[in-house]
Amino acid sequence: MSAAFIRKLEQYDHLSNSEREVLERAVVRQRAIGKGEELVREGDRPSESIFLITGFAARYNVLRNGKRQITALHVPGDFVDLHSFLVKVMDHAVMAVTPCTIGMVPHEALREITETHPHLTRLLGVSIAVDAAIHRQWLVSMGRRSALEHTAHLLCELLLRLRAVGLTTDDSFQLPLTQAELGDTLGLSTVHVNRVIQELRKEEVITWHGDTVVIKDWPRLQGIAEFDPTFLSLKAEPR
Amino acid sequence: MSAAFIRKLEQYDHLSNSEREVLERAVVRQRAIGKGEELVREGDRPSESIFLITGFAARYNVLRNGKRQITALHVPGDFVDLHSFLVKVMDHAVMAVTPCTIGMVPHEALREITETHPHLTRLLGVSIAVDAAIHRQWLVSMGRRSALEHTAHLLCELLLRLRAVGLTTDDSFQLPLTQAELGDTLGLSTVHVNRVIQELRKEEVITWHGDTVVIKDWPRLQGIAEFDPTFLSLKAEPR
DNA sequence: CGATGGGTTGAGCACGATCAATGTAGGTGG
DNA sequence: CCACCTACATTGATCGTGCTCAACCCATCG
Repeated sequence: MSAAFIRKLEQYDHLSNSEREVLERAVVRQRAIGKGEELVREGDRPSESIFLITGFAARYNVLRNGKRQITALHVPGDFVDLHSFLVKVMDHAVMAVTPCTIGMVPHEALREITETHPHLTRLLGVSIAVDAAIHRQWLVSMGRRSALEHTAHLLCELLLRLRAVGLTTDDSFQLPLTQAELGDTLGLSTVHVNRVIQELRKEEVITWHGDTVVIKDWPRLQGIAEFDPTFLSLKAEPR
Repeated sequence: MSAAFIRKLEQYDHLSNSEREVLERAVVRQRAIGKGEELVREGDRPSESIFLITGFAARYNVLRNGKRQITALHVPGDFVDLHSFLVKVMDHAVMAVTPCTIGMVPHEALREITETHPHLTRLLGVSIAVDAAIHRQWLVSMGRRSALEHTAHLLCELLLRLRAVGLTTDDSFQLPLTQAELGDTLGLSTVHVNRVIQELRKEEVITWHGDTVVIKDWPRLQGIAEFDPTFLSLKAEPR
């Protein structure tokens, strides 16, 4: 039930049996969340961190003029707000993009882990640091990649992240985001997202009907995006 | 000599004397770095983390076509690559924007801290998490703020960050970045950065000669940027 | 002095935004 | 079963922010 939770950290380094047990105990309860509901609100001071078991979630900020920017996409196995344990007050909200099931981990349990399980603590730190690394890649995409390159880069990232949690079949995956949500993720208008996707289809790099994305030409997609997977730290090693 | 190092963490929570001593001992040596030199290179696997004592540094990525995106600006008191302790291989480089003096903290010492000083470990985690929070604000600026708003937001952020380490006098500070570097930070062209700055001057929101930035109308600058300082976590509290 | 590293200005252009309409598939109620 | 509704995808036309290219200016320094 907290299998995804454990699998996530095992991506970074091997866990001992006792570490796995500690993690099992840390998840106090599960909840089902409806599509579009907010998991956390801006300004909250959560006393629990949220771990995503199934479904997709997004962190975002909204400006006065109504413009929204999604700053992170979360897939099953991700900590959605592990940082709230350290940073205390939320400067952004988190929304369920699809119906989700989540696990709650009390900050108290996380604190306990930092007091007694240094290795586990470091792996939680890795999770936060990889999050930041993804943010940096998004910054590069936003600032210096064209809309096409940016979109290609996001698709590369999602393929690898979803593959890491077993949610791909070959080079295809389910991406339950509307083009409007994609626009808010990429910093583009809905219309332009549509045109970029059509371009990728026309070039026979991908296929995309409904929620199903198929990468037809991975080398070329990676080439367009200038994608280097290093930032995802997907190799397990001693930490 | 590692006063800045300590001051930095004291922003997040109070430190005990023994914690201060541990930090003092963690900095093994200091180095002077010339302007424009790389502190860390992409692909490196550093065995020490770098702490900035004086000067400005920038993390950045360069694309094949030569475009560069700066993903973080570091001011005295910042850890430049604390995350390299957890993430192992650098997916970006770090450059000295001005001559810098840096302190080196061996990963071994950081590891030791995680094994024996949980509270200090959490504060190091806060530093990584705040870094990520800054990245998220930059994402919002890149994706959904105009060039003017984005620039204003960066100036607001820098004023507060520099004030936190005592590098402001009233509402002014030294910002030793060329307009080209600013462009690579904001994701804009040099020419457009120049025009945006002129706009801010014309509106009498700021003054900017050479390296000296003066915020003449803080409320208005903050208003333009829609700036909310929450993400900087500048209030000390138990963590 | 001339060279170098910024900062500033102007003209034209392009990428992506905006506005508005149309298409389409599923889902609901009469 | 069809009429309608809703959510989302698609298309076209026009507009504007910010880019590019190319000068030119100015201060500093050798």
